[in-house]
Amino acid sequence: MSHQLEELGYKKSKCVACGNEFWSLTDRNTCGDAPCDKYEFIGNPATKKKYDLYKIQKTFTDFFKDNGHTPIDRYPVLAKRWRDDVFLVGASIYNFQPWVSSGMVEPPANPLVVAQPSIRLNDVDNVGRTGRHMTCFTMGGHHAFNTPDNQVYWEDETVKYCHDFIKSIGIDPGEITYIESWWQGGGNAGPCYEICVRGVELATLVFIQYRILPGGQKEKIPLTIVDTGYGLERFAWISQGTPTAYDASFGPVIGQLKDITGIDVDEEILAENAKVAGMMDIETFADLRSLRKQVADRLGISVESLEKSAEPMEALYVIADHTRCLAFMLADGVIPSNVKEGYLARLVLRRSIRFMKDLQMKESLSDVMDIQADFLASHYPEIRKHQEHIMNIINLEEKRYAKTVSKGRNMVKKSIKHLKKENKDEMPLDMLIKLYDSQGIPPETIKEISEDMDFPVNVPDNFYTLVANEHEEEEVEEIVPLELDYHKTELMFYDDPEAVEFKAKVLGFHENNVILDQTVFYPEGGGQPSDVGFLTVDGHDVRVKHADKVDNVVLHRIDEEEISKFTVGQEISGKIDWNRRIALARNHTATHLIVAAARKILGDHIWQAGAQKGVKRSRIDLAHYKRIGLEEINQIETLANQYVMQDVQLNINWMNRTEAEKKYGFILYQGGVVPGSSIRVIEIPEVDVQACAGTHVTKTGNIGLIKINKTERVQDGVERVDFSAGEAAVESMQINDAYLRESAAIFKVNADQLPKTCERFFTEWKAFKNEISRLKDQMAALKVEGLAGKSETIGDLKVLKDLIEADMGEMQKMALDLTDDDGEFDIVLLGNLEGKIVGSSSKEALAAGVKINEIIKQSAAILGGGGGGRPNLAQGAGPNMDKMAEALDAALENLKNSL
RNA sequence: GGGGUGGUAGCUCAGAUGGUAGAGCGUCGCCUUGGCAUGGCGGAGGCCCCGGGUUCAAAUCCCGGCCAUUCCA
Repeated sequence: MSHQLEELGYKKSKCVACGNEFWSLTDRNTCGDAPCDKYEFIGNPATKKKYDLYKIQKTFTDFFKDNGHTPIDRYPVLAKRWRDDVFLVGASIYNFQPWVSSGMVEPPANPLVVAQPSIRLNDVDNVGRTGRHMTCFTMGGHHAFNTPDNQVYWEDETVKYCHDFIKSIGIDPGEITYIESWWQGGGNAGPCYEICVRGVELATLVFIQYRILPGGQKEKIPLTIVDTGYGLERFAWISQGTPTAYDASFGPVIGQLKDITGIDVDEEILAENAKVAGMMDIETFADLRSLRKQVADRLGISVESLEKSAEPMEALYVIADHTRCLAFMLADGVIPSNVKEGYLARLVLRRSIRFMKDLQMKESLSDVMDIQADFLASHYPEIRKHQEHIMNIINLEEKRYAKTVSKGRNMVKKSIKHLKKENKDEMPLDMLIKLYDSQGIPPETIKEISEDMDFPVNVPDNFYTLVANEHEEEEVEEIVPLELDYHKTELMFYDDPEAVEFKAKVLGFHENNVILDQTVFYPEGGGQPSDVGFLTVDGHDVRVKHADKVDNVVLHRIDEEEISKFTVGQEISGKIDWNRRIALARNHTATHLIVAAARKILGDHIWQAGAQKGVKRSRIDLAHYKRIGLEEINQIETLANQYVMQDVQLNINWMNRTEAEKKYGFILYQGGVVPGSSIRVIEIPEVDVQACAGTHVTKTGNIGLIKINKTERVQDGVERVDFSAGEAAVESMQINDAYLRESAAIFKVNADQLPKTCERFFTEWKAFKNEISRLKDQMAALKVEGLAGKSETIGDLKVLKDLIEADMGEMQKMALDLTDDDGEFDIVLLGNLEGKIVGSSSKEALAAGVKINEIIKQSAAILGGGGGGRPNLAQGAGPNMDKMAEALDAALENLKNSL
């Protein structure tokens, strides 16, 4: 690798502990990384000067700025803004993937330096416990992008910068080790150095120069990248020698949390804990127990008393860490939800609340977030700018969580009640899993509740693994990309958006598709359906049913039997269905206007999460943390139509991707991530700007009218707005009008009276319904009187059998009345001429063993139907109504036999 | 994107295995008290989320939709 280390006087050795090769200035046996070396800086800082996190960030950026690097602003932690393969930014290099790293697009500066807040949640359980794991950390990166004709710098310079930087903050270079290693990730790979000081890894220097092919083979790539990652929190830590990295990085927040909670921090415990934790990977409960045991042994205390004092401190750290992570997520536009990055935000948010509960904090999460936001805002003004929005979400989510928890509690109590009823003495595992899976109640909470109810619950250590096993692996289907060897199809609709007819040359065919050298057919893409129309060949019109784009080639789909009409090289003409095209263009431009209006009305956290345009109706999904109200929808609709009325001229330009990003920001990718080094920017001046490949109207006035039809919640945190534009909007309003007119005509009122009239009718309908049921009760009572004399006696039981005129409800009522405690019969058998039969029995009859439900069942069979019920009341029916008398007789007969 | 759970009175919720729609709180009326806290009695209040299906019979079972909620990626 680099000769630079030799020049600086480093010598290469092999670690006696792990066997890795490393470089150092002094003679040593171990590589300098844990566990081969222990943490040596806790209580013993590696620098004279103490750097807090913001100070080290500035020192880092300034150092590289002085060494020819251009500092760039941090990117949003929400990676979705420019790429769709990951949710969150996990390292500074993520900022430049895939467009810059693939060589497609120029970097914003070269070389550059950035301090990038990065989020990694895979070790979320370790946060607070190990002293070093965080959900959110600041990766300092200096990057150089080398092309064959522009070699910026490579290994030698990188190593020198690193060496000089570490030296510049006052760390003795004799303490640095460079461990040789290999880095691989995101489809790329290259050799790397891990830089360690006093047992902690401070930075990684990666030299990306290979692409990993599907078979696992390496291939040299023309663009080689210096990808460095300096853990700035760790620099702060090693310079301060605090017990944990948390104290060094956000000490002021922890200080305030300590004041609020009154928790004392035992620095000795924390220091020992961090030292031991530094030597191990904590991945399972067993690892955690082992950590606790080792720390307790070293301190000479019991594991229980260690846990008792460690857990509250750990909770403090978790809360401070998580709220920091959340602040970035929310400020950068993550909306908590049950899916994707929103789920991650909710996870972090709810974990924070849970740990606050553990500490029995009375404060709300937003109180804590206020502290955090104040701390962050001193360095990140954008946090202040979004503070109100962050608080809105936090308060809402906190309420939601409280509701979920209390619902969950009820479910747990209910489940335990059932178990007790069934005389079970333990909660089965599948119930535990189901409660977590369906209600989100963590097993720890279930244990808590059940212990209150005096019911044992056993939570296995590998609970979450078991849950994961419940969910089957999703099979990812590998789609083999279609490759067509044709020249790029010239897309004529970009230069001439109003073109309808065109001439073109046939280049070839693919299945039942025709490939031309140029076309005005818009191929389906970006949520916009394809154009349809005709290709005219030798005087025949051939219908084009669909147009698709594969890479840069447009496929015109026609009927299979017509393919033979075309020959390669032939000159043909084509024509698109203009009415369809203009309708789609209106819908597409309207989509942009609605997003812009929604941002104005609801706030600039609004972000398009998908869209589908159509001729009659289009829909657009917006990220928003709560349902959009009717009032808000009206405002959005009005504003969007005002944009139409302003008849704004659209500016449409192809721009270099990096330049466009610099000019407009990531808001460009509102409509989704678009590929390519050059992107098409649709600007509606002073209203909206988006990268978009679709067809648009030239002036907003052409849209005519935008009508929002409805909204629905497509998932938590995403609201779908369904709308129509142009003629379809008029049509939509006409349809709504028709509903109104038809409904009003039924009531014979004017439409404006409709709500009042509906209200009245519904109220009256309910009153009548109640009245009818009251009357039926009365009728049943009256009919009972007429039956009094018709009894006979079987054994000790008084039995009534009669064929009467009454409906099922009345007969039930009558039968019950006649056999209840002050009724005069023991058995009542009633039937009517509609084939319904009812029977009831008194307590005495029940005691005598009468099973009226069996008897009714048999009689109903005679009627050609079925029946049944409870021992005291049963009912049945059948289509053979004329056999009712026979059925009643049979019932009596069966009754006699059963006694 | 794939699953899970839930939707019953104004509110909080009961309603195993299909068979009479319930409780508590709230509300209204009456009674108890000098008045209050309270206590007693009675009443009103339900398209059992919507639409199909199975069945003699559906709050309950099946399918579809809407809404809420949750787990996983």
